[in-house]
Amino acid sequence: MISANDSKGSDFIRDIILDDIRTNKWGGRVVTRFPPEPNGHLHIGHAKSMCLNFGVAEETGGECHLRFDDTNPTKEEEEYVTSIKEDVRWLGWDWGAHLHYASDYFEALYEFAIDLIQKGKAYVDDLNQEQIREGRGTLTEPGKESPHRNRPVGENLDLFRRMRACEFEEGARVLRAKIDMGSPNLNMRDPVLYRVLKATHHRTGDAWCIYPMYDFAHGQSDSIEEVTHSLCTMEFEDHRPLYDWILNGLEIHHPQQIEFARLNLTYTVLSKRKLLHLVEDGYVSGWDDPRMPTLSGLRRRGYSPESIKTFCDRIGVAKRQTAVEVALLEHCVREDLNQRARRAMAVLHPLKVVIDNFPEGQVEELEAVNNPEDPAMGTHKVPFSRELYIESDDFREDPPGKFFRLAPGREVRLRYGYFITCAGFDKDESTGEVVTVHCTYDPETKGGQAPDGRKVRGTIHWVSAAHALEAEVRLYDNLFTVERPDEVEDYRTVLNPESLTVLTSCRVESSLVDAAPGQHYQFERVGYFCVDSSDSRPGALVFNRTATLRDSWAKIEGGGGKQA
RNA sequence: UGGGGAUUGGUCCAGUGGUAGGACGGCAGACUCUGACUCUGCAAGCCCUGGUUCGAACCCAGGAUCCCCAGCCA
Repeated sequence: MISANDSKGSDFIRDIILDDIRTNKWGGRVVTRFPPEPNGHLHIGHAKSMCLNFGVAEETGGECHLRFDDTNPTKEEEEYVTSIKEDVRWLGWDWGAHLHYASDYFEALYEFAIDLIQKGKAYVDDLNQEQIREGRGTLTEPGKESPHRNRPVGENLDLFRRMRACEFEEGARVLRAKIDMGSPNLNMRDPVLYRVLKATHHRTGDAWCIYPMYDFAHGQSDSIEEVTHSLCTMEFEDHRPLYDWILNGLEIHHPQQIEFARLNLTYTVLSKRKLLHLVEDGYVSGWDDPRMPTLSGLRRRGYSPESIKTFCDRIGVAKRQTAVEVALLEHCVREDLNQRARRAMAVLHPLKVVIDNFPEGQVEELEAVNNPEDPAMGTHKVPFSRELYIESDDFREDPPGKFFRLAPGREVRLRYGYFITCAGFDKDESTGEVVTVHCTYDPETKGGQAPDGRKVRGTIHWVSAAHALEAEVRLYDNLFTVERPDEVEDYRTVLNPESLTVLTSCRVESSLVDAAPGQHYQFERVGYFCVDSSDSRPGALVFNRTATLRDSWAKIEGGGGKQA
């Protein structure tokens, strides 16, 4: 159980933790935690953190707590708590009995503050926000001490108790740590520990009007929960000396903090602020819009939890600032869905085909494989009849070189069906558009093999016109047109106008009538799709494209292959 | 011009004194009732400059570049 090398591959954090287990540093225990603030929805970057924290706990037989860092009632809401828990569970992680909230520790935190005051390590400051900012100095100049810095302990105690009793207005007084205004680390220049906030907290209601700052809550919360390894992102690296100072001053359990780089993904943004704007300004339909990198968006798009976990394993954990290519995420979901998704035939841009020599009114049931990667998944029947729909791209009046599909005089195989040869086509006089293709079939080729052994280069998918279901299909592409939208002045100027294409008259095979919301399919030769969990209805199916299949023909043709 | 962190093919991650490796992406083939999957091959890298050493991606010195920090946000 103590071998993170088995399948996960290791990283510098797992190396440290494994070493700590060997040396019995924490009595062999491993306790980690995933500490989101309930002020937004979880995204793929949080998945990385969860896979690290819950993953390490799982691999070492330790435990991982889910703790909400809810120290700012003006920004946090219960709605977020609910969605975060749902997303954590969906990814497959289990916090067991360890669901915690920083707000559970408000009383303990208050006592810690009293303790620091009594030790002469904290003081109540009367300066206002602007004065404190001015007194902090700059990156190159030291700060100045507050005139209230040397208040007697008794006076500080009295004032802090009165802060708790709501005797002061917001901004009038704060509790500050008494550290070093000349420190080159700005976090050590007497940071604010407590502020007055007359806001209703989503869990503690109006019980408090003073709230601890994150820096005063996080380390102690970890300490209270006896966390052994406090894993966080790099921006907290220079807060570590402050946490050390507080924990040492309080003389309580001191977790080991280790920082790692947060995830960045190409063609998207992962800052809560920007994601919020996308939602609020209506650039997307909501937090769960399938174009969003949120876990709810990815879920609705059709990403499986397994594919996201695999992705997190592959990107590794290190300290350098990076941007992982979204192509890797796509690869992971294709790899997973290839193994699991049931195959079906769906025509996104229907083109009518009439098999002229097939008896009118006759219907045959052909057998289609559910998943060639997994024979145990069985087969299903697809109806074949005289009139079919094929993908309009699969027919060319004037085929380019290396085009193996249908064209005048060419023979192709209908997947699981017959060989057909194009005998002619009808055009709409006014538009010049091909509206019907006429073919003849070879009855000897039923099932897709020719008794005379002749081969065809192309196999195309199809649906029976009379049996097919009409469906809406939503094609998704990157939300942004540039690899690093974060580096653009206004990311809204690089939004991809083609990130969503809605196709309304697609035809899918009849076996999909019962397709359940969230169900994954591979539409053969097209891509991976899933039934939209919000808008799909029996009789009015809506499919979301999770990812395209790799398309080497599109490359030969020089196109992108991703477009509608 | 303060403090902290980082720098290995296009991208991400390994390698921590002894011939630089994997994955994704790219290119070229093979296979194929999905131009999918799978398989094979190819191209492509140690930020720079010195030093130590028989030998440096790794150790030392200097330099460069990038990221984070001046919320009563987390």
